[in-house]
Amino acid sequence: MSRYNARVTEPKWQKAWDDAQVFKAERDDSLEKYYVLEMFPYPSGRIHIGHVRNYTMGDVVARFKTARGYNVLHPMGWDAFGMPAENAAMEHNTHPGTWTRQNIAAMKEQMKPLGFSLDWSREFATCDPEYYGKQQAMFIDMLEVGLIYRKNAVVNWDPVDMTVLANEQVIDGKGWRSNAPVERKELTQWFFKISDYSDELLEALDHLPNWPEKVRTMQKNWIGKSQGLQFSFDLNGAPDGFDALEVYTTRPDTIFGASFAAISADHPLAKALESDPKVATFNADCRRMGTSAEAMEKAEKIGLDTGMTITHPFDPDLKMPVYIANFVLMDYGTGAIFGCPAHDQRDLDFAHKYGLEVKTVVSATGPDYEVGTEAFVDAGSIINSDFLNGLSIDEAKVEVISRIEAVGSGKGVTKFRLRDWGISRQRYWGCPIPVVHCDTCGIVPEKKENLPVKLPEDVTFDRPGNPLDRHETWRNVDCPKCGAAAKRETDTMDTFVDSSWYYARFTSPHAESPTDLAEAEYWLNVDQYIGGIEHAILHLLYSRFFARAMQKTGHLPKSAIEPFNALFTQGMVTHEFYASEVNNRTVYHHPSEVIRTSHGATLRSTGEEITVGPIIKMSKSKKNVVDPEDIIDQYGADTARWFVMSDSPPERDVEWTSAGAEAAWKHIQRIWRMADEISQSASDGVTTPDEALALLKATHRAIDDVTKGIEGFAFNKAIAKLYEFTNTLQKSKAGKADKQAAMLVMAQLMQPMTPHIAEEVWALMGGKGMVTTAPWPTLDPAMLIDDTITMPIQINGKRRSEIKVAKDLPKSEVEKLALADEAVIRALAGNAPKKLIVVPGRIINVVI
RNA sequence: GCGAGCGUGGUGGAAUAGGUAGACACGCCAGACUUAAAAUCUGUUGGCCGUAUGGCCGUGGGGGUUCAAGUCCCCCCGCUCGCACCA
Repeated sequence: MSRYNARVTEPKWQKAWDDAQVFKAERDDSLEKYYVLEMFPYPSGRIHIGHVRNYTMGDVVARFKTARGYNVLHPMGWDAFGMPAENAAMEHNTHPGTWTRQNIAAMKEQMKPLGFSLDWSREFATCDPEYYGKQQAMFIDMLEVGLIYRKNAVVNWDPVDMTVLANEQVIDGKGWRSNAPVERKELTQWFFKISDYSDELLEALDHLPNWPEKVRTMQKNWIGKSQGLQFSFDLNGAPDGFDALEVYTTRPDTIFGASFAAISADHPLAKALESDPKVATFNADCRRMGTSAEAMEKAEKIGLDTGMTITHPFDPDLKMPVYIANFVLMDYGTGAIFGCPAHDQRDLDFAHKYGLEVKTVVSATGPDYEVGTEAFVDAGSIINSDFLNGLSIDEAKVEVISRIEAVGSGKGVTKFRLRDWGISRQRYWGCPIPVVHCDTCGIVPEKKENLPVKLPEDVTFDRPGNPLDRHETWRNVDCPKCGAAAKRETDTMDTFVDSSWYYARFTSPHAESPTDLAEAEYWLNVDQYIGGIEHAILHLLYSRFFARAMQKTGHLPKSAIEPFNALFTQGMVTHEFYASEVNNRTVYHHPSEVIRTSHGATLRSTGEEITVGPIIKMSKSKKNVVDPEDIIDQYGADTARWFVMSDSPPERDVEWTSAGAEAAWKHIQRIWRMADEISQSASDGVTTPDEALALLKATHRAIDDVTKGIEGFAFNKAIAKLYEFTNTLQKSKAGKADKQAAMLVMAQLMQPMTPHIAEEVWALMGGKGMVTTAPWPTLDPAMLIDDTITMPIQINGKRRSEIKVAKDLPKSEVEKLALADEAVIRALAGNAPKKLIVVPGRIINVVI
């Protein structure tokens, strides 16, 4: 008996697939297409097991859809711009491009042995001038239609990376990469007008049923639509030019509960008062407070009474103080609010601190209700509010808005939390923004025939900041319009721009224009997108915006309005970690240095007891990383693929264990042994028609189960069913030909998960051609139906017995058989049952 | 604080539409083969009582609906993730 040798077999089949170009996708209007895409990797240098899981999922889908007759597009590329390349350049005195291209080559070498059904002819990296040049062309088009603009803005400045960050890239007040506290700085920046699409991006979420609810909710919250009233109070005692204070509220119904107004320290009015040193100091303090979550949570609500007052719009005698307050944000609404302490917790805290009136105006329990230490924010009816008394919150909102609109001091408005997307980055390793600054013509887009505006190669990273700024020959150019001396824009684009349209470029990766509309029309949208949940907002929202922006500029057909029809977010691969204390410092150990015992772990080299840490995401710092290359060397790609797909549901985290990997490997070996035994067995073995039929039925049940499992993204269940089928086949006493037929189906069903062993088994069993190109086995539904079924009998809801009955035995006959059952007779003890329930084909319940 | 999700044996996890809880796998235990080990194969494996036929308990906890609840309803507890001074 021969042993299965993955090291020989796997490269053999990979070469066979390559030679036959079976994964090359070509447009064919007579065929239905299927576009499956995994989030493309950043070329960090090595692939990790999380990549393996991600791409295996995509590969299973791609291979399955191919077998089902679809024309499948399954491409791969590289998200190749970004900070780490510059950091590496500084550290190792190399060029970001060199570093990146080496990494791409290395990672591709690691990916190839996994046997993914990728069309490598479509591969590109976002740092290819061919790609980013097309991006620059679209930038110019979008600039022309007003989707891009420049403005002076207070930006999130990362002092370590020395660049601007989008709001989305600030996490807990820190840079998402550097983890350094973000500073506020005023700069002129390029923006995409994503806010033009706030409403549409929100509404369209409802038409993405195959996106996870969670991701849709996150995007909804991020876009943050709110409806309210924007209106002006008359201001008393304000500096010249400020006779009104405009505020925004979502609770106009609580207008009679107002007792103060508060403005942001960045509000023009607050700035106008800064001649007063007290105000100047206070404002400066507010600005310094920072934006970190911890800082905000701890920060007390503080304010400074300006001495000014506002007049209540419905009660001219009521004057209320105006504060500058640290909890009011300048960039939401108007940067000013009216405070209604009874019905907003922040306002209540503030009012308590400064002794302001708390007037309850909404009550769920009658007109005498008074708010205590907690603001009342639930439904109720209006009290203490003149003409609003007795109305519901919603009725009162409508009433107040219409009265304010009638006097012309404000109007009902919709606001969004979503801000425009700032894309300027003061970095070298990104897509250059293709414009020129000319003293006479202003901002001039580069001529399209001059694209791409290539990054210069001769740059150094010995100083912080952007090397493009100091690159004289690159920077100094002639104005494309008037020809006078001018300067190139040195900002590059946020790398999220690169990843916002790569999916579209894959449909025509070498086209002269950014996209080929006919190709895009055929291949788009992506039918199945697979990636990590960490991109739930940024990447996925930007891509959705970009699809609309590209359509507006004629780069996408109308049908491709949403990039991704279905989204699947896969869980992480985790691993326990191992640690020990050396001189009061924690030292981590790689799994390969550790021997795992039943209760703990010891160090392989010294036998020293070490601590087993909890199961966490694999990370270099904790050394709990399993390198896919090691796994492939040891067991082969099929084992790695089979393991990452088994046991855990794909959306959940999966824990890598060596025992699990071993089990996967054993199964591959077992399949090979079985195939080998079948092929060498005597063809005239003993069999009966019953045995043959039973195996055939098991085969069709496996076809049904595995098909449903893959279609429903329940790969773990598909694999469990394949184990079951394997057990059945092994025990079967059917003849050689029957077993061969079953084993051929086994190869077909395993092919999406473990294509190499599947090819080998297919060939050994005499399958025609390659199993990779064979159609999916056809299900005969008749084979799923059994003539006799086993029905459990419950007595008072507890399973006590079972009977075998013909599938379509009438209910009355089933009842008779049930009552004749030994256990039932014993339980009844001669009495008649209170009730007898027969659910045809399912269960019998005898109630005593 | 708001939003979403989750909680099932020693472990990962199954369980269409309320109908046999624990599929499948790991681990453990026992047996076969072997001089021995590895590999492989076979069997057992939720807990408790019992020699056994069998019985009782059991899906985070408590209550409810139902002939029947992991699944539906109400209350509570715990964990994970996301958002968070957004007026």
